Amino acid sequence: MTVGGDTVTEVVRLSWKDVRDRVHGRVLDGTYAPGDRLPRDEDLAEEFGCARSTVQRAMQDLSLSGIVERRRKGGTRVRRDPVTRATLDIPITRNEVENRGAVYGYRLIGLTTEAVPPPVTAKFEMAGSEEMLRVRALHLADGHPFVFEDRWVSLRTVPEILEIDLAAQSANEWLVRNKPYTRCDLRFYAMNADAETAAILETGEGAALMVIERTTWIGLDPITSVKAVTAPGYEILTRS
Amino acid sequence: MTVGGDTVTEVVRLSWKDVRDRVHGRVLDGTYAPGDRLPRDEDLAEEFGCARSTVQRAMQDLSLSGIVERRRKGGTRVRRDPVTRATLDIPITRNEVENRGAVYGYRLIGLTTEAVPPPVTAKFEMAGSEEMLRVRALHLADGHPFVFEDRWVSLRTVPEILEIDLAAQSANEWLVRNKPYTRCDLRFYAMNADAETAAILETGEGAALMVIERTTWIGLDPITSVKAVTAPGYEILTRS
DNA sequence: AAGTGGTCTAGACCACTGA
DNA sequence: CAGTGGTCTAGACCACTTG
Repeated sequence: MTVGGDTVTEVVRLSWKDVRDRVHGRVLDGTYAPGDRLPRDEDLAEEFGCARSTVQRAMQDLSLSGIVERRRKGGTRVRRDPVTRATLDIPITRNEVENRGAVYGYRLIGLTTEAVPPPVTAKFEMAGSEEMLRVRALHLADGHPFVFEDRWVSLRTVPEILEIDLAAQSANEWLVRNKPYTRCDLRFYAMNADAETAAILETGEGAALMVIERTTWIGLDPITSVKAVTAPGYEILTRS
Repeated sequence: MTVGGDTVTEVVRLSWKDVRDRVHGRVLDGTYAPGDRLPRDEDLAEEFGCARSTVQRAMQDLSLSGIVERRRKGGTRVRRDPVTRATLDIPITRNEVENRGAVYGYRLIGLTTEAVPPPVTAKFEMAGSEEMLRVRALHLADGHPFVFEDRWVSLRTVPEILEIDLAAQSANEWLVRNKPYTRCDLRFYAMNADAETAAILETGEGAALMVIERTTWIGLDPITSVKAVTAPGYEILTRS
């Protein structure tokens, strides 16, 4: 170490983010190529002059980001197929409307008990069919249609739903606030508005609409499956 | 501790997942209501009989899941607005096609250098305009149109792109494999096919199509912005 | 200024899983 | 069965942020 000289060798304390970025840099510049096995955490720790747990923290992050894959005994490898990984937040529809500075509105359209049709049993991955509560409702923003939801709620898993006044409170809101889930499948696609949907959303037949389908379970028991058809112009953004 | 008796008090070793689940349970059953402040990590550690770092690991996970919010000095609080948080993987288009068991194909449609129009400068959050490489290309699955991409690549940030044979290798593939980014914005929406897009994707005018827009930067420098229009029937699924 | 979460360390043991 | 990642601990210090 030379103070006032040219090179100053300093004992730098590396944070786990530093380690992550340096390892990531090596993946990007080809030092570690796709499919390659990286050194063991312990060796990296020695190289970087930090504790193994610091390397572990860094590698955990790279693993979560989809950069590397880790296995006990198998070691750490650079993923062969790079992916863009993003996190999506889907809020309660009321909050989504209010966050846009609009006034939230809600209208119950239909409430029936029906046997679940095959397309929905498939989403739940159920063997046979059963009776479920079907809730059809419209969410509004400043009085304009915003999202139309067609929802099935399992009466076996969530019998309490029958005691909720679904004309006053949306099933969306009640379920998200009261029924935790352990599994959630999401599906996004575009569809042309059919006559009925167009009428409900006050748009033209054939308009391109974004659809969000969400199915949740608690353990293996189905909770709800909802097809939310959004009004034209709806966008999904990933959080920064 | 009574072996062979009724109650056996065992010194159980809690894992961070156990701690996470127990705290999560308290959020769900209302012990900790939305907006409430939770006990400090240290107090929870004492209560659960584990190290503070174990509680820290658990809370970090709950924080990532959007269940609680943590701030130094401010403590840990239950989020007021529950969200459904999901992780999306967007693979390279080639892999997406091949993972469906189809044969991947690629066709370069247009390659020009143009001044970036306002809608695209907005996506990049650029002050003025500049010349960029515009690449228009079609990805095919088993010979059928799969995704049409209209892409802008910054010649200032990525001059090497000019040396790549974009008729042989898609910009998608080359960029994902070679140009790391530090920021990625994603946007999804539905649009009706216009005449040109319908022709390219071999579908009818007005068909509902899912659009994926992705813009990436390295630091503050723009890399690329792409509008990927998918063929009818395209879906986005969250990984389990 | 003080309280609380964030990180680092060194060491130990556990739990997968590939050879 | 042996190698590697995963987790836990106890303690220390740091960094942010709020009262």
